[in-house]
Amino acid sequence: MIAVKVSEKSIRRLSHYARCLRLAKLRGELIMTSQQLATNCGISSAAVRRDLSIYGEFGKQGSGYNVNDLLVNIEDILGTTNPPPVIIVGAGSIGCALMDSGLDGTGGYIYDSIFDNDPAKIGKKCGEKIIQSTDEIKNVLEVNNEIIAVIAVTGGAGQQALENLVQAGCKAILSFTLEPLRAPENVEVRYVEVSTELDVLTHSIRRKERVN
Amino acid sequence: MIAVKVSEKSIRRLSHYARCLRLAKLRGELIMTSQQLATNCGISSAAVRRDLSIYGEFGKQGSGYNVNDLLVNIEDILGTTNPPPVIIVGAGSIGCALMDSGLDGTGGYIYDSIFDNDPAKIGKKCGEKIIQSTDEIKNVLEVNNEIIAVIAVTGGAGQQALENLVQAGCKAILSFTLEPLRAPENVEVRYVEVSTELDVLTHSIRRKERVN
DNA sequence: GCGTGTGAACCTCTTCACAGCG
DNA sequence: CGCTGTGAAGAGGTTCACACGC
Repeated sequence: MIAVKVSEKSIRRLSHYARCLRLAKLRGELIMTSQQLATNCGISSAAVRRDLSIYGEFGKQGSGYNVNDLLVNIEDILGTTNPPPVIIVGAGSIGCALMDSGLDGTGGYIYDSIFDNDPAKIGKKCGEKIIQSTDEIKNVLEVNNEIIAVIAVTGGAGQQALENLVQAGCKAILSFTLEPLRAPENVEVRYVEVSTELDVLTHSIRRKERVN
Repeated sequence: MIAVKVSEKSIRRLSHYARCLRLAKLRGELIMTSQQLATNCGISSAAVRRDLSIYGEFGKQGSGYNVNDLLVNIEDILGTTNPPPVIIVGAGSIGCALMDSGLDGTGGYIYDSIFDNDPAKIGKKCGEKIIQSTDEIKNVLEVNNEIIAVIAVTGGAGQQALENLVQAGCKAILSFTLEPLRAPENVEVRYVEVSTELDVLTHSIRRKERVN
């Protein structure tokens, strides 16, 4: 497998293919065609083949792709064969709901620990984990700095949470905050933006087709 | 304002501009330049001007954009001047956390009501709202079918929840499920995919630059 | 025959650079 | 002079259609 320049859209689709393949595997299917993957993911079969051919030749002409082999290959491309642990910063309703919902069936991610800076919460339980002080974050990252942090704090404390994480050596952050966060170049920050999704949906149901 | 063909990426950015403008308005700023908006949203000033020029000429050469006027115009484009109510289907941890976190500061969206099909939950409170039976959904949509539904159910019940919503006349759905849902052509479905975001982040911190 | 892998055409979005207006 | 709005160039991604291998 030869690594190539990254396209986020392609990586996103690979993630979807992996999810499809895991479900197919559970159903006991051994082979999938690009057409089947395409239908499952709502795109064209040509797009699927194009995505996969960027990284290698995983299919067999006339039959399709071996479910297990392709899954292994995609996980290798994504780097998710042994996914990094995920920590949650902020033990409010969102943070605890995430912890509670778990990450099963998503490809091996697990919520490793949860942190908050409210003394009233520290030591209490959230699901099966005990809420730790945010001061402990640096200790967790000292052991393994290849973790993903989910920021689920409220009320404008996102930037502070981010800086604490970056200070501790964190390189990947998924934020539920509304505020856009400032991070160093080498730290990857992504957002779950419910309100943007709502805007897109609103536009979709209300768009006025006043063309000309 | 003349409507043009839609580009989702552009709509997404408009949503970001609107958020920036609301914050600027709160800070009492009257004028913003494309450069300021660009810096806030992490893109180029040319991209901002291009996005806005698609819909009209909102700026003044030499000075910039009037914060209030531009916000009004963007909300008009998005259709979010009077945002539709949002309902939540599934009063589990995610559903209740969303209800609990509210949608303040996001441009006027409010969680109108929450539903579940578990008799043990119906009638109980979730935040300030009483959990209603999913059988009631059709009544809500009968009064106003221009609503957005958030699907926050667990364990593979997403498709059933969607069908119930579609049956009731719902046209816009935001799903937190992992499973890809099947919906009629005229129903817009979007997803909040935490596990895909984690995959993208994992790939980002682990990508091997084995170029050739 | 069937489905993959891929050159080539196509299309969409982004960036550049500057004319034009306040 | 400063900043917008936009033609033109460029980059990137998608679709088409078919040669090739099973």
